[in-house]
Amino acid sequence: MAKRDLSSFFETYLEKDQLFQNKGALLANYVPECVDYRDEQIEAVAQILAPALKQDKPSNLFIYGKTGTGKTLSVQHITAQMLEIAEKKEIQLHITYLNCKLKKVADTEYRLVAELARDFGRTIPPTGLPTDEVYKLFFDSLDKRKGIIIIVLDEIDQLLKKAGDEILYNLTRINSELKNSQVAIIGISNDLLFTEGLDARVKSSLSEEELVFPPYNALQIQNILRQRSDEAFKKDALEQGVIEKCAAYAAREHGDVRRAIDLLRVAGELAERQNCVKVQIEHLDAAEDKIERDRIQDTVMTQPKQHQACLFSIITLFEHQDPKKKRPYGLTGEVYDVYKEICRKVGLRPLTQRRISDLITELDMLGIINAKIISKGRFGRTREIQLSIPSSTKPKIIKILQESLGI
DNA sequence: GTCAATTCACATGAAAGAGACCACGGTCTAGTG
DNA sequence: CTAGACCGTGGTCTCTTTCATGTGAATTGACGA
Repeated sequence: MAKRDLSSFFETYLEKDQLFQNKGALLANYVPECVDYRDEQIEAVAQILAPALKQDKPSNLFIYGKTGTGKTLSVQHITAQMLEIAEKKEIQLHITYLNCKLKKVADTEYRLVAELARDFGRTIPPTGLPTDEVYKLFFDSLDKRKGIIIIVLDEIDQLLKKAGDEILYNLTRINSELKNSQVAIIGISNDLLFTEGLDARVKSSLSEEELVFPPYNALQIQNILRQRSDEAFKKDALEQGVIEKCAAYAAREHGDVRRAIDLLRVAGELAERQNCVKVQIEHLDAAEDKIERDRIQDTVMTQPKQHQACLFSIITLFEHQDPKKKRPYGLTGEVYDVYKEICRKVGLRPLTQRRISDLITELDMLGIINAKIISKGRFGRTREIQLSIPSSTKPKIIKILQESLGI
C-alpha cells in the first residue's frame, strides 16, 4: 500500500504544474549575464585593472561595500572578461580568486599562502611545513610565471581578524622580490572601517585605489529581482506585489540583494510544496520565517559539544527559572553554575568560566542569543543574556541539543 | 547633600600549553635476486 | 640491495587554561553646608 501511495505521489508530482522553470537563476552561485546598476563601479575597476593587459602592474585595489551589493559578482565579471581577452591575444595574465572566509581554506596565513601556491600548480600539504617554506614555494612558482598576476582576496576582513596583517604586509612586499612577474592585489571587504585597524605601511601600499559599492535602493532591487524571477519562474507564477514586498524586505536589510533572492526562492519552494498556482505574499512571510528557523537549527546542530552544552545551560536556566524572580535574562555566573551541573550530568569536562565567557560571546555573534554587557554597580559587571530563538523553534532546538548531548 | 574612593563580578587580553594532524629524513626490517 | 614500515623531530592549528589587567556604576563614608 505504501508503495502505491508513493508512486502515485511521484506521478502527481511529475504532473504537477511547476512554478519554476529554472531554479538555478535564484541560487547563490548563479552568475548572470550582466551586472545591473554597477556600470560605474565596473568601469572604474576595469580602468584600474586595464594596465594588466599591457603587461604593466595595475594599482592595488580595495573594494568596500555591504554584503549583497554585487562586489564579488562585478569583480568576477571583469576578471572573466580580462582573461578571455588575454587568452585571445596571448597575454601573460593570471588571476586568482580566493575567498578568505571559507573555513579550512584560507583563514590563516599558512592556508592562504598554501592555497595561492596550489593555484600556481604546487602541491602543498595541509599542514606540517613551516610557513616561510610555503612562502618560498609560492614565490618560486610566482617567479616562474612571466607577466602580471592579480590576486583577488574576497572577504579580506575575515582573514585579517583571524590571522593579523602580517600576511598582507608580506604580500605587498612580494613585488620587490620577483624578477619576472608583478603582482597586484584586489581586496574585497564588507567592513567599511576595515582599514582603520591596519598597519600604516600595509594600508598605504594596499589601498592605492579605493572603491565603494553603495547598496542598491529598493527600486533597483525590484528590477534585479524581476529579471531573475523572469528567468527562474514560469510566466505569471508570481502574484502581484510579491516582488515589491521582497525588495522592500531587502532594502530594509541595507540593500542586500542576495538575501532578497534567497527569500524569493524559498517562497517559491514553499508555494510549490503547497500546490499553489502562484507565489503569494503569505509565502514570503513564511519564507522569511523558514530561512531564519533553518539558519538557527543549522548553526545549533553544527556547533561543538561545549558550545551546545553552553547553549543548553542558557535554555535550562530559563526553563527552570524560579517563577518569582521573573527576569527575562540570565547572568554569566548563573549560566556557568547551570553549565557545570549539566557537564556533571552528561559527563563532560567543564571548561573554565573564562572560556564560557568566550562561548557566550560566540553564541551572541551567531545570533542565537543576545548578550549585552551591563554594569550593576556595586554588584559587578556581567552580561545580560537573552535567548533570541523564536519560541516556535525552541522545542526543536531543545530536542536537538538533548539528542546531541545525550540527555 | 555632594563627591571621591571603594567594590563587585565579571569582561577582556595575552601568553602559553595540550593534543591532533602532518611532512620529512633517518633507521630498521624483510623480501628479492 | 632496496622498498616499505616505523620512529623522532619539528611544524601548524584549534581549543583551553592561567594569569593579569580593565571596567562601570551602585554603594559607602568622609566632608562641608
